[in-house]
Amino acid sequence: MKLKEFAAQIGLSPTTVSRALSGYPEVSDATRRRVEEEAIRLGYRPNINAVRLATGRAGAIGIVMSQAGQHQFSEFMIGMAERLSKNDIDILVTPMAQDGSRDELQIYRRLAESRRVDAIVVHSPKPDDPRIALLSKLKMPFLVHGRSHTKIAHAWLDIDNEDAIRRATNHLLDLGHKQIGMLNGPTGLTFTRDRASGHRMALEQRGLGYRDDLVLHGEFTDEIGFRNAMRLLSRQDPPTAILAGSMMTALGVYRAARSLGLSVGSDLSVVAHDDVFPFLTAENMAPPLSTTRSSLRSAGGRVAELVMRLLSGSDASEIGELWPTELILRDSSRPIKEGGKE
Amino acid sequence: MKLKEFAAQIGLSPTTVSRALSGYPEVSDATRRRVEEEAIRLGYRPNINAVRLATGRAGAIGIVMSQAGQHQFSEFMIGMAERLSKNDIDILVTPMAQDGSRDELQIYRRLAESRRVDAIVVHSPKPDDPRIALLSKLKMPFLVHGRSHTKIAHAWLDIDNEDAIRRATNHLLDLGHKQIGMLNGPTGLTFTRDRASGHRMALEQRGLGYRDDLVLHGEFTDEIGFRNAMRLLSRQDPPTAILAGSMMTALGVYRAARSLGLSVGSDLSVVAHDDVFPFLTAENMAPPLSTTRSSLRSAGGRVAELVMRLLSGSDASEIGELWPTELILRDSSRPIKEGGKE
DNA sequence: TTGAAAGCGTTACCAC
DNA sequence: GTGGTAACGCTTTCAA
Repeated sequence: MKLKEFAAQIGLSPTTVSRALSGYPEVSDATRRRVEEEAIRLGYRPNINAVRLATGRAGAIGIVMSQAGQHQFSEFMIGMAERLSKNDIDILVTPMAQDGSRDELQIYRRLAESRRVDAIVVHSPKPDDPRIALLSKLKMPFLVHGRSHTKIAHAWLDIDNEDAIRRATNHLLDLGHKQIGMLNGPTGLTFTRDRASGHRMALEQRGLGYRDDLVLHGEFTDEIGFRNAMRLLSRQDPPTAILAGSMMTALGVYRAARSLGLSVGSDLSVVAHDDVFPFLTAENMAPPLSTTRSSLRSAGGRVAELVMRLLSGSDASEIGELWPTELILRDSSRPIKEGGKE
Repeated sequence: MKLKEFAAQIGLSPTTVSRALSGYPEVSDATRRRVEEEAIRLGYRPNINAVRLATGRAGAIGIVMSQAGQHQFSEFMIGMAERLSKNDIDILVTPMAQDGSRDELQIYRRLAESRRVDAIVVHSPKPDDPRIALLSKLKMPFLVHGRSHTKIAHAWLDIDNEDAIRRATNHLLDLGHKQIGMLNGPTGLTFTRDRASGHRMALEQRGLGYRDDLVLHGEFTDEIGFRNAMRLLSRQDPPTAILAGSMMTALGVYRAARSLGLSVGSDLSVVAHDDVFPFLTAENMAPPLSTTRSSLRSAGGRVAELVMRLLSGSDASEIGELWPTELILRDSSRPIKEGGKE
């Protein structure tokens, strides 16, 4: 059923019907109610493509899905999708086949130029991210999940990585650990830098130095977590505690500890960052894992809200939120053993 | 830049340009080449919403994202997205907040009626799935990832769950295991039924019976895997081998074994189904995990192709593919220990 | 092989 | 508060 037919059937003009259904103020309450009821009764639904053509809005928000961090991705996207569906806005997912950074920019360019989306969510930013420059130049509204340090104003939402790791490090220092290993994210990303910075702050506050040799970098997978933990724990002078960048990393760390005959908790303390996945929970690990926690799903929902705010005219420079994290102590972090190793 | 301007600039009619860019046969090769080059040079791109309005196509395929199995979901979606992006088709993700089955149907109904998608991918089907009846009634093209046993013809792609588990069970029987536990999926789903059936086939072929008390059901999470494995392993007469439904389930099984002081491989054999995730690999587990393997990402890509075939007029009843799985033996499945327990 | 013009189903500007 | 009508930017029939 088309607008014209529907309007004719209920004896109103297409204009009025359109206005009633779109919530314009100039329609009388009685008319609006009647139109809404009749629309349901007669099964009228506006053609979404016609609406989009007429309004010039795409009705969708774009997000580029990278191979790395995909388990995080889906959790974040659920959060976005839940929020956006209330406003009838779609999520358009674009995959990134290769990870050459030139290709990556091309994908963003195409997405922006095709005008299939009203805004784009950028994730895992670098301190001076070329995607931000590009989207800004193309005048495509965007929001950064994370932060960048470019001069270009941009809307963003980030968790306080620096504070999270600072507190986690402090916690381990309080327990008496002096040699703390850290499995950080890939070099070059803002959050990796922020976490390093938080770690450094905590150490220096106690008169200890940041130890380049105890901080390893890599993606947040079980495998890389394992390998890097093995490297740390096979040292002459191994750390007595490890900060793991993610739950997957922590799985690898637990495995490494076991394979070396170390007991997590008593021989090796572990604290990880937990994005809160329904399929893998810190509490269920053996032993239960101490974490810095922040819900990726909630972040996704909030990002969706902020993007909509952006689209309704807010200035990008006015949008920026730093979320605190929780530090949750469980059984994987314990006071250092007296008497050293063996 | 609009079609009209662009056409004027290169001295052709909008009609010809449209045809050239859309690959219609009646345009001369020389003209087409020229139009294509100029489009790139001048940066002309058709307005996607206008195209969609004019053609009546939504240019998107819908998929409903359930909370359960979300780590599988994103892997499957990457596969779809990679394939669809070549044809400029979007994926529209709709979240499912609650999991009441009435709500679920409503979501599919809304998605279908809104005409925002040209087709819908249905996953985790039941033997007689109401979503199939609904979409069929609404005349919305759809493809089932998995299978159903309803009379309604439907396009589908599934992996051979029955054969996979039959072979995995045979493998364990060959190793001398007589008591085999199984952590299957949620009851009521087709694949759960198929896996049970494969398990039964293998057992009965050796004159053994299917043991209801050794087969537990639940979603594929680490936590449920752990709990169910604990239940099995705490029996008076515990199984010497366990079939785990997924990698996450296997994580839970390994954990359960460890917490009971059992060594996976020598004390307890484990075989799991592996959907091939980049962030968690069977080979890296300790010990390396024997698996039945089938790439969820490849399946997503193929589903995308089949959906496009469906949209270009193929009959749903002609589309159906059963994919074999690989059985990969690693170190988690070994001959049963002589001499029984202790 | 190319072009003119009539849709596609809305929205939004102007009148009333 | 309501209605007429010109966009929105493309595709597709029909004619040349």
